[in-house]
Amino acid sequence: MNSFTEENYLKAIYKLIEKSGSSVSTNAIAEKICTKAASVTDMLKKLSDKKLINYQKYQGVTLTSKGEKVALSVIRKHRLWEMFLLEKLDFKWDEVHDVAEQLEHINSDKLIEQIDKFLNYPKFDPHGDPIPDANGKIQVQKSKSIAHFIKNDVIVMTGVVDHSPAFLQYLDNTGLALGDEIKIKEVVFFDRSLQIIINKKSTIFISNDVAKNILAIKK
Amino acid sequence: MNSFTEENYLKAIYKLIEKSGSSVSTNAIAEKICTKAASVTDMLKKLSDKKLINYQKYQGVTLTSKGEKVALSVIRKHRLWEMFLLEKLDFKWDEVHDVAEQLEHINSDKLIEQIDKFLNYPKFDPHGDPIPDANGKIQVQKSKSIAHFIKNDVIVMTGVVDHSPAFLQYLDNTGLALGDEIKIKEVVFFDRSLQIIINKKSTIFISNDVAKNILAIKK
DNA sequence: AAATAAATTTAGGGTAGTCTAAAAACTATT
DNA sequence: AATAGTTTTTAGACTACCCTAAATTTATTT
Repeated sequence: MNSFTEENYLKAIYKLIEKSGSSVSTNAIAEKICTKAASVTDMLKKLSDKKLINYQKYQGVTLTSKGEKVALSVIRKHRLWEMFLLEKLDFKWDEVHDVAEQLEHINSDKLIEQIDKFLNYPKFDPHGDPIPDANGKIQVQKSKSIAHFIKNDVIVMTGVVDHSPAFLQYLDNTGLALGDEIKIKEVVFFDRSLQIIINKKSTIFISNDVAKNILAIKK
Repeated sequence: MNSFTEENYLKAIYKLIEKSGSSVSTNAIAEKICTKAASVTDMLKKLSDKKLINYQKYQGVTLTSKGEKVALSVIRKHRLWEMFLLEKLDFKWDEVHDVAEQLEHINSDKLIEQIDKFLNYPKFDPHGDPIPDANGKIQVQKSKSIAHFIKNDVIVMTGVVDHSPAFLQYLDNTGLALGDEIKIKEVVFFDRSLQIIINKKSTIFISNDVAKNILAIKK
């Protein structure tokens, strides 16, 4: 079994590789985990000994398939717990992360399979991120930031880029939620801000900064 | 905040005091936690420094009100999670303990209050043990082992003494569950075994050893 | 190709929790 | 009250994880 800490390292490495598409550096991991590079080096040796990562001094790391499996299982648990908190326990969008961060390390296959069943096998979490299945398979969703759509496009909100409580609260306040239909009514040429219609009802204005952080697909 | 380990020590001390009614010894704690006396002594110093226990070398320990509060909060979480697993996630009676042992250390007031609400504020857990409320208050239930009842008593099963998977599985197999009505049909004089009728339907025989481990109250 | 800068690793040490073995303090017996 | 037995504590050491500071390797600049 892997420790709480090992699981967090593997998850961080997975996410960094996912974002960059290549092997990740010691410093990048240190920043992600909020620790120091020296501590990371220690852990990389340990994870390498356990055959969870491919690591050669000074060369950056990638995950072995064994390591990737662990990372995906942690991510699966995290996202299912987020979903559970939101749907069943009336948590707010921005409250789920910290608790899920703890729950993701609970070790029980039966528990997580039952939670999955209880939620009726969701494929995406409350942020629009895909939930790996029990075998680590991920369903992809080819959504783009809404800053890339043009006037009169009708789209469906599928996720967010920025996961910070501040941003999520902002969305809550504007009434924007996953699954909403969005029509691009106007694109302001000079600052690329948008005028959008949510669910054929309310019309709001959002800045390009916000638009870049909202994901959607063509309807 | 208290560590996972500190919480486990406080919980163990609470349970030992509850059972014995007096202060507990280093050795008793060591046995309960499955560790060595020397490790216990170390931890007792630490808990004493944090004003969670009353401890004088060689004199045994009791909980301070601060320590008792922590212990009760852990027990509350444990029993609510057991209830949740059993009622909402189709866990068996004997499967819940190990997972609840992990979940009891999750730190989130909102989470446990919502679980409590989700379960509709139960007062007793699946083993018939009382669930402390958010303030640590416990509702007592003056039940006795069914070995103490006599012929023709009609009683309701409220709990168990032995919490081992083996015993719980045995009960499952015989069809005995919390809340069942039990009528004492016969008490065999020579070995004090019982013939009982469950819910006015099935008649079964149980040994005195088993009877001593089943709790019930007069109907 | 040196020299400098940046990233990474090593060295040495700290805390939390564990252990074994030995010393000290209680308890019970005579 | 002294001895024997048991319990508890101390001493010293181990693992997991973290740190700072120094050394080493790689990358960049001239």
